[in-house]
Amino acid sequence: MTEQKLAIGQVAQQTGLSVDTLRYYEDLGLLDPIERAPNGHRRYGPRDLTRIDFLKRLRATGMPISQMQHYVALYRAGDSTIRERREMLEAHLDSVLAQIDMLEETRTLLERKIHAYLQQEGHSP
Amino acid sequence: MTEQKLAIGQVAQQTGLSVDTLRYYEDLGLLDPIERAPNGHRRYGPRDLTRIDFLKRLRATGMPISQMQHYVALYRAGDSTIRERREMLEAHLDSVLAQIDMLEETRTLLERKIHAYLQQEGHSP
DNA sequence: CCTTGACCTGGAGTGCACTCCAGGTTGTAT
DNA sequence: ATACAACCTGGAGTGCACTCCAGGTCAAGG
Repeated sequence: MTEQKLAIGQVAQQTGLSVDTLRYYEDLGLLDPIERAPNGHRRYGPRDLTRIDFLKRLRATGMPISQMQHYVALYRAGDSTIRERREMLEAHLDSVLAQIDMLEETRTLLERKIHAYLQQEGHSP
Repeated sequence: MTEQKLAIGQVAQQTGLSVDTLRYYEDLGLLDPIERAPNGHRRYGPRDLTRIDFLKRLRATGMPISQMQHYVALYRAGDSTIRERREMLEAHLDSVLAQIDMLEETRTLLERKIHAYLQQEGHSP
């Protein structure tokens, strides 16, 4: 019962991406062409899942798809692109840190406003 | 020279929103109708700027415009909506915290990957 | 048998948040 | 006087990232 090749629906469930999105990402070249079962159905292996997780994270933190495509293209091109890949990740890290800052500031603002509202609710509930 | 009413271009500069976006937000009711100079040009007061800053933060942290419209509508409706406004802000705060978590995880992942790449660059620079 | 559900393809459609444009007025600088 | 920049309106257009659809194949269950 310990399957290691998953159907697209199962991958969708596990990753939270939709079936459509998984095929879409493959079309865009973000995923390598997925292995097929004899009936033509996709079978995702562990490495595909790892890739999907990474991509999901990049998207969730605001990297545009075009950049992810570039990154994957570099990855495919081999070791000579390591430096550029690192630089891309560094740039994205900067963006992630900036987002964290913005979110932390907003967090404080929201907490203050919520607190103020709670005060007002206390005065005339 | 200490003006307190600003033209739309100045507001755009200060806030980082575009002139178009400022008019767009006003159309959507996110901003109250902006005061006009005799020539019909908008003059933004300090309260408008405060509002814009708040809206900007909500957007930057992922609140959809439709929700911001709802919040502003509640605000206009007066004190009886304080509770619902607080609940909205609490919900958004939850989302902000979740985003921070995701970003922190991704930050760690990126730092690890960058580190690994630096290692590899060290071996055959 | 035959229905059901998960999968397939290629291509069209959607929602969001802007962004741009045409055509026009006004106030300031040369 | 005139050129120029900044503003105005209403409406059309854009880019992104999906999401949906029609029409079809295939395997298992009743």
